[in-house]
Parts: sequence; structure tokens; C-alpha cells
Amino acid sequence: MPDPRFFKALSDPTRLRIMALLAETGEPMTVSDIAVYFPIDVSVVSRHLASLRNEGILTSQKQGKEVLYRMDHHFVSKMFRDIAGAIEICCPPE
Amino acid sequence: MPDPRFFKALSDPTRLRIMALLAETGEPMTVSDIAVYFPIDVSVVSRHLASLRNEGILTSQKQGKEVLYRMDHHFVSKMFRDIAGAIEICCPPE
DNA sequence: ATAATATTTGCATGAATATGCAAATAAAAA
DNA sequence: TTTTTATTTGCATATTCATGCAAATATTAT
Repeated sequence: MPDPRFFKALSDPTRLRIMALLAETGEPMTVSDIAVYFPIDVSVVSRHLASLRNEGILTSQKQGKEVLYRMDHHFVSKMFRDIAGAIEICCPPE
Repeated sequence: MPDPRFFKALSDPTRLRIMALLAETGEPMTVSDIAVYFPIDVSVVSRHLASLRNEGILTSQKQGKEVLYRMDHHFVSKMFRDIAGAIEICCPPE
């Protein structure tokens, strides 16, 4: 089982919608780009993005004055797939 | 993406260790059985189990004065596998 | 019926956290 | 350089939540 902080990062509605947004577009987005979709302050979005990055779920790349955030889909999909695999090993479907 | 409450249920260290315990043993356990492994009050364990059950992660079955909790591994593994699949569809590995 | 055991629930409390606003920092534009 | 733009950080606040303890509930044992 992964660190509970991985799940904690995904346990907030706004952060989960940020994930969905990044997954839909498939393209990296800046903090401001993302903030457009949410009725909260940009600083709060910035903090949410930092939370997700701290768990390895997102990566960031500075480009001029902007910061591009993108999903680390290799990491994330592997994480979920590994968890599913571990559960199926210990509790095989009869 | 699933409901953030699914991840929230897994975001607590104790609840995640309860999951690991149920996965290791592979057998249903009573509240008291589980509580032995944790330095917290039984009532707290009971609440953690209820949280996991509310999200469909665990199921419970009353047996006399005891309550048996078991992991719904079909539900849980499918959930994780579906998430991994969704990510791989929208962000295919190049 | 009474007592003992297992679980849940009510209540209080301290810690974590999501949020807004203002200030700080960084980088581009004028 | 001065000013705008993008992002982050400091601070205060309200809410959520994990926890302990005691009481309530449910079921079995005596």
C-alpha cells in the first residue's frame, strides 16, 4: 500500500477536479489557466498544485514567469495499477 | 475519476493499515480483532471501519455480538484498475 | 433477570487543512 | 528603471477530523 499522503492529495474535491482537467486536456497548464475553472483564489490553486506535486502526482516546469504543471501519468497509472495488482494477489477472485 | 470521498477514506494512516491488515490475513475480522493491532481506542477503530464501509471499501456482517468486517476486493481492485485505465486512455504512453 | 462482552454513539478537544487577502518574489514589458 | 504580470508565501479564520472517554445499545452467558 502506498503512503497515505498519496491518497490525501487526491482526497480534496478541488484537487481531484484539477486532476480531471489535466487529464482531459492532456496538455500542461499554467496556474492561471487552471484557476479559471475554479471559483477560488489563484493562491489556493497554487497551493493545491504544490500539494499534488509534493506527492509526485504532478510535475512542474518554469517557463518565463509562468509555471507549467502536468500530470505524471506514468507514475499515477502505475501506482493505481500496482495497488490493484497487490489486492488481486492477496485476495484472488475465486 | 471517483468521488474524492473514496480517496479521503484511504488518506488516514490508521485506515490504510487496517486495509493492509485485512488484505494480509485475507479473512474477515471483528472490530476487537483489528483493534488489537492499534494503540487507539476501540471506538476509534469502529469509526474508521464505518468510514471505509461508507465508501464501499469494506462490507460488514453481524455475527452474534460481533461484527465481521471484510474488504470488498472486487470493488476496490476494480476501482483502482479503472482509474489506471482511464489515465492511460487519456494520456497514452508514447 | 442479571451480568458480561462487543460495538456504536454522544460529546469535548486538539490538530490538520482549505480558503481569502495581502505582501513578497520572479520575470517580462514598457 | 519602472511597471505590469504570474506565482508563491505569510497570516488569520472557519471547518473538518482523529482521538479519548463515557454512555447507550445489542447480544450472549450465568
